[in-house]
Amino acid sequence: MNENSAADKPDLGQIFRLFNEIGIVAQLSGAAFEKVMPGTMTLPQFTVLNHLVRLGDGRTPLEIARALQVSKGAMTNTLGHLERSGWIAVRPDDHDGRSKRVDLTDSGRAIHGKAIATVMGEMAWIGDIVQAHSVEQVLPVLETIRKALDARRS
Amino acid sequence: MNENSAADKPDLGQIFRLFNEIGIVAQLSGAAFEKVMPGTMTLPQFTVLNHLVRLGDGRTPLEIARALQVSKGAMTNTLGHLERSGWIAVRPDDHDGRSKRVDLTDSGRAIHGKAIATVMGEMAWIGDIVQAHSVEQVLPVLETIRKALDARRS
DNA sequence: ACTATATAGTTTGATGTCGAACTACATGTC
DNA sequence: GACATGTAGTTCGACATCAAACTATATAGT
Repeated sequence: MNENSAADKPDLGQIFRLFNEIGIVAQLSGAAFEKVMPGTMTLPQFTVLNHLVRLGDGRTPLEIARALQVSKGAMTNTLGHLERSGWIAVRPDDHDGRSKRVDLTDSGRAIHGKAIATVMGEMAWIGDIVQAHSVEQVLPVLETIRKALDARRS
Repeated sequence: MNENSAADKPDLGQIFRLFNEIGIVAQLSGAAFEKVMPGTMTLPQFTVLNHLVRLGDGRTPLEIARALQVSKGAMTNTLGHLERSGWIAVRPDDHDGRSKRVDLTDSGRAIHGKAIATVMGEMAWIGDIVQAHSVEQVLPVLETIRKALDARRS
C-alpha cells in the first residue's frame, strides 16, 4: 500500500539530508523551548503535561510512554520529576495491582497554562518565516515518516 | 527580508504540531540509526566522523561543535569516545596553544565506510514511502527553520 | 488450582545534551 | 612588557534517552 513508482523515489543522499536536518531542528528547537519555559520545566516534562491536559488525565504511565514514543524507563524518570515538582499525582490502579494512574494537580494545570502561553508566544515569529502552505505540505510527510518508523519498530 | 504576508501565516497550533512531529521523528530515526550501526558507534559519533570525512579532517573541536550545532562540552565528550575507540587522533595545534586538531585514523575511515553503507542500506525503504518531490518540498522549509533558529541563538 | 507466560513499572549503566564554572593560552591596549 | 579581555577546551551537575535485567502482579492453559 502506498508504494512509490520508481520514477519518483528520492535518492539516498536526499533522505540522509532530510534526517540530518530534522535532527538539527529538533535539537535547536528543544533547546529554545527550554530556555523560555517557566522554572525547572523541561521539554519532556511539558510534553507529558500537555498530553494529559489535552487528552485527559487518569492514564497509565505505559499509555503515556507509548503515546509519546519513549521507553518505559524514560517515562518513569519524567513522571518522577513531575511528581516531585507537585505537578502530577500518581495513584495505584484499583483494577490492576501492577499498574498506576497519573492525574494532574491544580498546580500542574496552572503551570501548563503558563508554559503553553509562553511557548505559543515564543513560537509566533516562526510564522514570519515559513508560510502556512509550507507547513501544510511538511506536516503530512513527517507524519508518514513517523508512522512508518513506528510501525517498523514493531 | 522574506517576510510573510499576513494572509499566509500558519496558526500557532500548526507550528506547534510541526515541532512536535519533528521531535518525534528525530527521536525514532536516531534510535533506528543506532540499532543498525556497527558495534558501539552512536549517532553523534557517526555524525562527527561523517563531518570529518566529507569536509576534511584536521579541524578544531570548536569548529566541529559549531558545524554540528552542539555545545563545546558535548563535543569534548563525543571526541573522547571516538578517540578511545581509536577512530580519531587528536593533536595540539602548532600555532595556538589553546587549540587542538582532530584527524581521522585509518580505523576511523574504515568504520565510517562500513557505517555509511549500512545506514544507506537501511534508509532505502524510506524511498518506498515518501516521494522525491515531497522530500524536495520539505528540505528547504527545514533549512529555513534551522537557519532561523540558529541565527536567533546569536 | 498450578504453572507458565505476559504485562506494568523500576532500576541500572552507558550514552547524550546543556549551561556554567574553571584552566590555560592569546591578544590588544596602554 | 603588564594587564585586561577574549577564546579553546575541560569539567561538573542536572536532565534526558535507551536497552536490559529485575520485581510484582495478572492471565491463560492444563
